[in-house]
Amino acid sequence: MSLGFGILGFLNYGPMSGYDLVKAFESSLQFFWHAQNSQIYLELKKLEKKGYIDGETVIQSDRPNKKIFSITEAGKRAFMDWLAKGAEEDATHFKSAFLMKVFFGGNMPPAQSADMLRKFKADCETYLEKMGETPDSIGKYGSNKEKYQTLYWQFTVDFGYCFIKTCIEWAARCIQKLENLENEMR
Amino acid sequence: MSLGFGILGFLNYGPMSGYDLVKAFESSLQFFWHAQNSQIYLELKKLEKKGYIDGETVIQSDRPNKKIFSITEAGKRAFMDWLAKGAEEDATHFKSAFLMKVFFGGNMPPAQSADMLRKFKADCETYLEKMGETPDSIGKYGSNKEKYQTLYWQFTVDFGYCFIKTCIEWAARCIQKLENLENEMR
DNA sequence: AGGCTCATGTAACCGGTTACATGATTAT
DNA sequence: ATAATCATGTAACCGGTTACATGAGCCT
Repeated sequence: MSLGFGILGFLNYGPMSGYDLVKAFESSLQFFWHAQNSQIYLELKKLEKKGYIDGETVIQSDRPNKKIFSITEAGKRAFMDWLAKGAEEDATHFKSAFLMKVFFGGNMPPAQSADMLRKFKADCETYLEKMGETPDSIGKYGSNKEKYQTLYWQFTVDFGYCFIKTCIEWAARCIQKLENLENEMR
Repeated sequence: MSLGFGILGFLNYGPMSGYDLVKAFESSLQFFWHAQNSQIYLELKKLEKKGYIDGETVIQSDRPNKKIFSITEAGKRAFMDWLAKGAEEDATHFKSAFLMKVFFGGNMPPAQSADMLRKFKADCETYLEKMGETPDSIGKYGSNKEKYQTLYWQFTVDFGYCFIKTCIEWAARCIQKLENLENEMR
């Protein structure tokens, strides 16, 4: 129910529609938690059922009607409890089908697995470039409270940046080793 | 069906039972792909149905009977196709409920989120220590073919090591910033 | 005329988790 | 005795993905 807490987190900043939430996830959490619109709408229903959020339909003439959700007191409590629980045990492990492929890379000739790693490295590099554009969008906010929030947003951006850089350096080392191996074999 | 390919990858090294596979996943892939025994047994059934593996019951007198699975030609083809496809687009993104918590850390006082980050850092450090023991177990193998395989195993271990180190350094920076903030406020 | 943005959803499916169930042998 | 290891599975559930459906208004 992590997605649910993510939604509660956004609604804790202020009321939003499902559509707004989809956008919010896309523009800020997508690096470590990307969510489909279908699932967000489903989760909103669940949260409403639990009494964590309240939905109110807003009739619009020029655009389709929308439903604006607000967090309830119970929702705030649930969200704060989740936050307060801190780092769970599983914070250190993650899933990667790509690393599984690397693990079994010995079934391919070095040239082929080197290509795979080069592709990965290139993907990381384009990702970094795209990232370089966003920091400004987080930018500077007015109040101190908002500045305090952005500190944490910066933390996650920083994490993403370091993570990708580590990936690039690692891939470069692997490629180097495979190239050396190819030269030795010649 | 990544888990399925992982199983095929192991069976490509040689026949194994479901139990053996559970152990194999635990001891080598667990950093980036941990799997429950229940799911491995389910996946084995699916793979058998698809004709990618063959199961043969072995009757044992001293221990419970077991079912030894071997990869078929079709299975080998499917596995090699998956490998050859190389790095998929999603190789760069991963999911982390912990980072989502950090993202919403602005809802807590700095002392509390610093604690969360300290806990995370400590978890990473114990993880690193545990890791320091394993490299030998991958160790040295006889044939050149085996040595070539272990190169890739070493790659994934190296990735894990760098990843955790990056996490520790990142957490330290975040904690530092939060501590500075607390001092300023005093 | 065609495509984009706003806006909300349903249905089928799949991958994975949690919990439970069984039962023999071997080591401490 | 009892704990661990060997060995295989089922059932309920949940979180998430893919694909599909609808429809109005705005921009080019």
